[in-house]
Amino acid sequence: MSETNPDRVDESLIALRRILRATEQYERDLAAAAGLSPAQLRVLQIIAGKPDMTATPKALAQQMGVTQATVTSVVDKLVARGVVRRMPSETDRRQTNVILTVTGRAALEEAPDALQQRYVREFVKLADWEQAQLVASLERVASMMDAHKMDASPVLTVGAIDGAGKRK
Amino acid sequence: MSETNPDRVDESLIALRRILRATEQYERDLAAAAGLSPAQLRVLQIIAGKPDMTATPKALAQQMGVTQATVTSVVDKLVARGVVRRMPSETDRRQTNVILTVTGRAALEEAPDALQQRYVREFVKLADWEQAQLVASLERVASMMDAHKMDASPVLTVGAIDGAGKRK
DNA sequence: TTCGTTTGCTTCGCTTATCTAACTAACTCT
DNA sequence: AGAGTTAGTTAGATAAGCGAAGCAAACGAA
Repeated sequence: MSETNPDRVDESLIALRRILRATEQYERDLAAAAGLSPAQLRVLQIIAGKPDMTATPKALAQQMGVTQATVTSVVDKLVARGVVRRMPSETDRRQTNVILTVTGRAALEEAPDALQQRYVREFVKLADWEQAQLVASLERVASMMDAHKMDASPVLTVGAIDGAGKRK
Repeated sequence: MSETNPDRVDESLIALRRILRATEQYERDLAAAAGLSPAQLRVLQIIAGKPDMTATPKALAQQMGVTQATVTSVVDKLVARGVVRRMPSETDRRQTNVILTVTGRAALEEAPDALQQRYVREFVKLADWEQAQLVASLERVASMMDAHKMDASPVLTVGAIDGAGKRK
């Protein structure tokens, strides 16, 4: 197994890069279309992904892999745009809950998940076994990359894909 | 085939996100370690990936999916750090060639590709058929995502992986 | 209960990335 | 030669990100 075809590595890296780039690019376009920046959209999506539609700055920072200071500034902008609101926690008054406003929920409806669009449409067309295969591969790659970095918190969009091909 | 398990889509999206996030995070760390920012590092890598170790701002902008203005500013910083140099083109004097300096090449050696680090090491451990499987899956996903967006320019690092498991 | 410590968040000052619009110089085409 | 196109930069904004410092609430001994 150590006598591997080197081309394989290249090929997989190239493919990975294409995926990365396509997604990044797409994320930017999407956010722009929704009148938000990519980071802002991400925050919104994380919050929307929570069962109670709420998240503390700390949690956001962790899931996004940035500092709290950064989250504060992004949330400031979201507040200014009226898509979220800060609600001091009842139980622990050091904490703040960032919650989605109605406007915010609407904004999210407009701008669905970046990965979706192009990708999901194709994905659902595949045969069952192919999907299974793809998922397995992706998960494998993912675990190769974030090995030690725990969490891997979902962060999917709103009503996102819970109906896959059929919804919306 | 249209009666697909919806969870599959979710799972694949989650995995994709993990890959994305792991890479982004890693890119930041790496760049920081090399005293460069992620964008700067990317420019360096693209240039290094060219056979002649040179690229015009226009080409860089296209490959990175940003505007030329952005490239200008990033290149400015790279020049300030002495890792690249601007060389007016001989053939078309509107064009500028951004070339790697010796220092730049050295810097790249220090800060290898983000995807590599974490991923390649694991990849080469896999059995041959598994590698083949992964490559196929990744390429499939990639093509589902960037459908019309052509290029998919390699952009591999310096001596990158041309020896895969064996080098360095 | 009352300090000292930890924790959650914000503020401040700074750097970088990114965009659009405007500008300059150099090529191209007719 | 003059019009239009192309490559790059400049200028001026906004946004993301960081670290350090600050502040208030909560916690944990004593």
